[in-house]
Amino acid sequence: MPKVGMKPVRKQQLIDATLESIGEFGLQSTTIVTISRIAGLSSGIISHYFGGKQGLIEATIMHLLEQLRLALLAQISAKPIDANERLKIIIAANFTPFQRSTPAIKTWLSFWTESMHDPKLRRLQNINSKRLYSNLLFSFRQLLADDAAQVAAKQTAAMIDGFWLRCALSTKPEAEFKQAEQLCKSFIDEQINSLN
Amino acid sequence: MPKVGMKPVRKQQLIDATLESIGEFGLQSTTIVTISRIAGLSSGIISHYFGGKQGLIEATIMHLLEQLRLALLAQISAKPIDANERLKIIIAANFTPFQRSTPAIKTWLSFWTESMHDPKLRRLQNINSKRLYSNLLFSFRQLLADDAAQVAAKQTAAMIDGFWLRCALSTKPEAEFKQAEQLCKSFIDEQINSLN
DNA sequence: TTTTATTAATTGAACGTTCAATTAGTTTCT
DNA sequence: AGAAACTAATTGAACGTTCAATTAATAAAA
Repeated sequence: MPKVGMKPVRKQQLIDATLESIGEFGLQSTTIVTISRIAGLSSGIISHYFGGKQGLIEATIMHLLEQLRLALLAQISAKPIDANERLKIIIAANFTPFQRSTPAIKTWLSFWTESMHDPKLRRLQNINSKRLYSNLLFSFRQLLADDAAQVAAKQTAAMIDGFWLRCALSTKPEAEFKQAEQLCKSFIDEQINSLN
Repeated sequence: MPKVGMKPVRKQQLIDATLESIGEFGLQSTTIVTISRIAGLSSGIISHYFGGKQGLIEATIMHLLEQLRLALLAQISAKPIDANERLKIIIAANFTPFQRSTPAIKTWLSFWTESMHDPKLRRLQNINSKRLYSNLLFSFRQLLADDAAQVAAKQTAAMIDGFWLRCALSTKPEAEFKQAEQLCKSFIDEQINSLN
């Protein structure tokens, strides 16, 4: 069975399996056995490629953060867009199907919980949190005075995260997510049109 | 040591110890031993009063929800207040020192994570989520048209939860919480004054 | 072209630890 | 005495890690 050059393939395979396991059982009940069974590999392989269970969990979280970053990058660098449009894209990137998925939701929640104790994860969390704010501020600055832009960026960031959280925890996330994305976009229009 | 009528005293003692243990070690690393040691009691007493560890955890979460409910009730039923003032009180109730405390933060995060798998907790979570929205809607209806009131209530609820989350996860929560409360209140004023 | 050596990939059983729950026994109050 | 409160020790299951063994691929040597 063993082929050469399996390393990147196996690592991705195990990260996908981890997301799937967390989606099904939650992080609490995710063991190296549930992960390796989903991946169709042995349990020992996790320590071999990630140094242990914790290493795999951290890699999975980094994958989550990277997905969010790439979702933005993919749409923004495509063509020249105005500030208003850019703001709407930032919102959309936070509500992609991947971010709405059960595995992603459960992993995000576990990530936040764990980040309270793990300095490594806390650092990642803060980078991610500030990135959303910075991205919003950059665009708001082109539409509002500096003071107003800062306030708007903070309020928008909170509204995005808050809606995401409330939808993720709701009983019917699909419909709620859709409406939430719309209400975030409305808020931005309100902010900009309040110049009247 | 054993005295008669200790039941309610011990139960509260154990709930407080659970909050403290979660605050120090997190739910993941909180065991019946860490809790009972903080409470100054034996580990067996947990099963005696709560049927097991899970029962105590659930009771602790219910205590958390109750604290939030009471924080509102205490201030609202005091004197007659206008709608605007009432909205500010709702916000303040979500940012009390207790809700900003590390034990409360860690327990809330763990609660949300657990509620994804535990139907009992999920039910509690939804009741709590809807209560915030209902309270906001009630007051907004006295200031805005029905459609606008619904939108404003949803946006405000998201902003409260979002700010709370972002502050809870930040590196310097004290200062951020203070500013967040202010920004939530500003948002409400903006919503109301947009009638011009 | 075989043969031999070496490396990469992978397995899965054994081990030690952790932890919740149980149980039997002790103390105090009525 | 008997009920209520509580302790401390024990049990057994679950889990992550480790590691010796195995298999396959590649490289080197003959």
